[in-house]
Amino acid sequence: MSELSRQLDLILRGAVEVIQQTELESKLTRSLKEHRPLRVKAGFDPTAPDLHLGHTVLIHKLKHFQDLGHQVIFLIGDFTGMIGDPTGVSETRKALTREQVQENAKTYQRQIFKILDPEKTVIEFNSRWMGPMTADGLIQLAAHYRVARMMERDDFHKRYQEQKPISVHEFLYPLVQGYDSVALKSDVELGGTDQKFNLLVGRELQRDYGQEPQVVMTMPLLEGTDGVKKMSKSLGNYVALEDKPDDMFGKIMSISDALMLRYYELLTTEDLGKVKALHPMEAKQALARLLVARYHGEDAATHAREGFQQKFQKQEFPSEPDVRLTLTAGDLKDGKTIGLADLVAKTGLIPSKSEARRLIIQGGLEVDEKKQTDANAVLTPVSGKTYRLKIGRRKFAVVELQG
RNA sequence: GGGCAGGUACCCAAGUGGCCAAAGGGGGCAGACUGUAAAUCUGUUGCCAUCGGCUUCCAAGGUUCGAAUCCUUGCCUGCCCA
Repeated sequence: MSELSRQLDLILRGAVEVIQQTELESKLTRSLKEHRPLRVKAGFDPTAPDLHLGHTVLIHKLKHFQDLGHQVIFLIGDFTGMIGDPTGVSETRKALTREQVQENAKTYQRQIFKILDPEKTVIEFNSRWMGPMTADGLIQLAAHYRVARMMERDDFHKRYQEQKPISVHEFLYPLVQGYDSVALKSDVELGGTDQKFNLLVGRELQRDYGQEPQVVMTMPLLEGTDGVKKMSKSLGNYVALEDKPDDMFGKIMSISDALMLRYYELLTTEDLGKVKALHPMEAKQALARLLVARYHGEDAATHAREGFQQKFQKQEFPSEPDVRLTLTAGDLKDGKTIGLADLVAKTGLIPSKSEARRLIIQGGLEVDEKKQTDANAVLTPVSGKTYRLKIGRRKFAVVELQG
């Protein structure tokens, strides 16, 4: 197998679309001949430094390029972050201070360098060239693109049809993202399939600015834990890289079997045939273990698995509850008792007392392994004794009276 | 600048003077079932409380015994015309 086809093989694995593949091939050929690595760019939003598994699909692809000796550029869109890529009704985001951006960038580095090699990764901020740009420059940039083309973008088109608001500044997002490619002289840009439009703008702008257009590669969007919508923080269906090991393990265990296979496909290099041969639960635990180990280490993964088995398979109270609550005499009515609903609300695991009452009535509370269904019942805690609360399916608290 | 249509709970969306804490769907939560699955079924889903009370339907005023519903002004969104 030639070096070219070896590189292509890895690069194309998992990719949804490559525009244009022939251009990619000639760029690679030239890169090999001239010993000049390709400049591979992927942009990330600075306001959401909590990377989740969805983002890692892309980062892994960067890793592939990196392993092949190409120059990976991790671009933090601190300038575009002020716009916010609009996926619905949007609002202008607050400009982040330099300190906040630095802070977020550090978080990014901590997270992505679990996958990428820090020595070989360039981190850029698009405020570096967008910040000094004058209104003049912005007008010139805007002149490179037509409204009709802009409206081809799926979500603009849809919102227009549905008579939903579109603000002018939202047009700047694809424009600036495209200009980033010009500023970085990028050879390849990676993005999710939802980014296709923005990525293509980069090609056109580069051409307009007299550069060879970048190759665009889209990667599939990873479905969130609900198995339907794309993983995102705002939908609450995400598994963050910095989720606690137990949480990460638990979240992965509660996905559907079909989704598990999808995760295997996009997040691991495991042989799918072998995975399918396993009992689904075994396979799922193996996946959860694998991912937790990747981001938290082997020991954490082992602990998480043990904790999981203890809590859910053996139905035992976990050695580490979610909350430890210490009551003082002031928390007690008449210095003696506390209502169960009050107690549950006090753990902070349930947002309001009404909700705590509902949960109790519906049979979601166990105190020391005994189901409590009377929302008006009270507990007379004895000092020094601990009470173990199981709240709902997966929340655990230990309560103790001080003194 | 003119005309028209809208703004309801986490989201979508009914409701056009009292029976509205507000239909229905989605989502969430809980229970059953399971492999902590998923799917399904059932219940529940503003806040506080034992009955009962309190704060909500873009905002501020007003009409009324009584307003999400009527009026006024303002803010926001979309469409059409200029």
